[in-house]
Amino acid sequence: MKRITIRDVSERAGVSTAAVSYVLNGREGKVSQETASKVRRAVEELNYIPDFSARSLAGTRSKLIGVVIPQTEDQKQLLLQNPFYSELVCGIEARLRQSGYHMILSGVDKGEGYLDTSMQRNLDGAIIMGIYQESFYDDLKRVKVPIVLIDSYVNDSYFQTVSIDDEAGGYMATELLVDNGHTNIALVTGLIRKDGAVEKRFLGYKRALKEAGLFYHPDYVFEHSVSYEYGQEAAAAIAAGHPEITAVFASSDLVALGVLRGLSDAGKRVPEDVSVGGFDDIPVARMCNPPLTTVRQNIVARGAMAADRLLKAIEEGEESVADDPSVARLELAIRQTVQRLTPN
Amino acid sequence: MKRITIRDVSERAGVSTAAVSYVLNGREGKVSQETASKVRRAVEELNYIPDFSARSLAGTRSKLIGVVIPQTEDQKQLLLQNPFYSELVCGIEARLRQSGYHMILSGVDKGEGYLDTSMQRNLDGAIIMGIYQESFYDDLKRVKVPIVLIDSYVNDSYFQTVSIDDEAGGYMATELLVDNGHTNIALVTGLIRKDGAVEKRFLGYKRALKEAGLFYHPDYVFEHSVSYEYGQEAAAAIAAGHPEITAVFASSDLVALGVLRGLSDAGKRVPEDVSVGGFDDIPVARMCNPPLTTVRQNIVARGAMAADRLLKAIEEGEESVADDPSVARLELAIRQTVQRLTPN
DNA sequence: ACAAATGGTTAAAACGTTTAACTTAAAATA
DNA sequence: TATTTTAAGTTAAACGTTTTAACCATTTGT
Repeated sequence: MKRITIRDVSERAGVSTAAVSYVLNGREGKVSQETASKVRRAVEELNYIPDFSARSLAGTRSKLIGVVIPQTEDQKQLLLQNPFYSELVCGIEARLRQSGYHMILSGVDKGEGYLDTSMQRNLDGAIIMGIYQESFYDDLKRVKVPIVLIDSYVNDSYFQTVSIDDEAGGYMATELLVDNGHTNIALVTGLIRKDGAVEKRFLGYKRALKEAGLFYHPDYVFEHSVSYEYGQEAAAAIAAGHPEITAVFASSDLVALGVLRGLSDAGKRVPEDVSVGGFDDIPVARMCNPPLTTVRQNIVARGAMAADRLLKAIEEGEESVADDPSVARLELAIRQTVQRLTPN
Repeated sequence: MKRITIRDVSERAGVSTAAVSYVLNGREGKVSQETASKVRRAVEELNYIPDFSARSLAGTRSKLIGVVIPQTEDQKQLLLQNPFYSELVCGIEARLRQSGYHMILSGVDKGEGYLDTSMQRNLDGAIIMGIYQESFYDDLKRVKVPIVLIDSYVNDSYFQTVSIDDEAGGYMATELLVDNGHTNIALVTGLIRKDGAVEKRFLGYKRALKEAGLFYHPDYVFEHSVSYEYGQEAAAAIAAGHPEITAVFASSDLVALGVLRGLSDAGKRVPEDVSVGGFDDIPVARMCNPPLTTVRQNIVARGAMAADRLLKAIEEGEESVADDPSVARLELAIRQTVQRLTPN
């Protein structure tokens, strides 16, 4: 069966294709009420569906958004396994769909290849998460397209960001542990990059310690990668080498889960022997055993915010959106892995 | 800066655009070695990137694949929160990217809207998971495009499927429990749909019981929805109403996690008091506490298989692919939630 | 009464590809 | 040598939109 085109519609309605195009794109004032309704009727009757390739080619919006998330080093697979990213994607997709956009979800080899995609597909914009290659961002600016960054700190006002107050979050978590009487508090965290989210959480941790009049022990911070495995490893090291440590702040829930396992393997009970705090509040946090006390960021909402910002920039122009980054709220999700320190 | 087009390339190479197109698309024989290399040089020098919209419009492949996953009833959000789906998507994306395709990931309101997307974007194919609306599939057949189904049982050979032997999986899990001496084994499961994956697992459960000479108690099957919450609920009911039950087979890991929590809340220990077996082996299965014994399906690999089948159908024609569905292997992942029944 | 402005409509030129049909020259066949 | 086949390229039409510029009626302002 042949495709129904705008020409078919125009013939049926007895007008030109230009007129049809105008009403389809809501160019008010260009056509009369009467022709508008004739056209709408014809569209309805023929069940006309516009071809976005043609639209895009003709120089208007493609209504396609690129969404980039990191991928595993080895397998080149999307890091969707990390619930943090899947939640973000959920929030983004829902909002984009609602506005008639589609999302091309794709991993990139540290930046390589994304630009090609952007040009090939005439992307209207992009949401990019967790890429740290500086050079990538230089390239990115050349394609004149709005871009929103999530968790990819780059000091360049060209890009919009939707962030959270990571410093405050790190502070909140640590403060909770301090308030529960803990004084020897470890930090288990991914690589601390200059200006990165992880660094800010680390800064919040240090500030909470300082304000409580506690010493900051550099050897209480275990820094390597954000993964379950590393949490497990670090916990083993803590149990073996630092019996005085009674609390752990893991700067991401995934790591916290590993810590839970590592402690348990070392014969430590949580929270009786060691308290553990996490960060993110991914869905598993409430499903694991015991349920994880953590700093909640509404990840889905954050994705939606990113999409909103991007759409606004696309549809109303870059200048329309506020210069200040959107900052999502944080709160503590108190569950069962933090306990008051009982002197024994 | 203006876009580099095929015309620019042709001028630089001193040939026609047709010639360029031929070498770009590997039309061997249409063009000599010499011109081919002239063209390739020009492409290189100008850093030419083809416009896929134009390609698509000109009637060739769009190199775009639709990937459809279910969404939450209320929020209209992708069900990516379910790790089962995110894993599949990882497998699919990696393979598609590798072959130069892109993926439009999208949720649909029980089928509504997908067809429009397919036409608007000239999708080359689709991978569809977990949609049960019969009517949806009728519509789907009208768009003449290869489609691979995952976990959406529809008895129609028009569609290709990549499945697992759910019956055998159900059998394996139950058999394990039986072999460990359990005789009162509950099944906690999502809605049992005719010909669905869940029904097959249920059938496997019954067969294992029967072959072991055990009674099948209809009131030992708890059937409602595949969610953490339901697992919790069912476990509470089991603990309260059926103290004789010493083992639970949950037909999905997400449910199993809920069961773990429900049992623990009811004061039952796992595996000392009750053994629990799951299905899927999502990543959390090994992270939870205690680590879940479950039936492993390599979800990522299954996604990749689906992508492979689809690409083959697209590039070599429908008839090229085998009629029989691909069936992925299953195996037991023995961890710590199943224990030999100790008579007390 | 005439020029100017306005509102509605349209024809036709893009947009960047692919490809069917055609040309030409060289090679193969008779 | 005269003809047919093959190889290598080219031309130009198509694909389905948007949009510019032109056109025609009216209405408005002098």
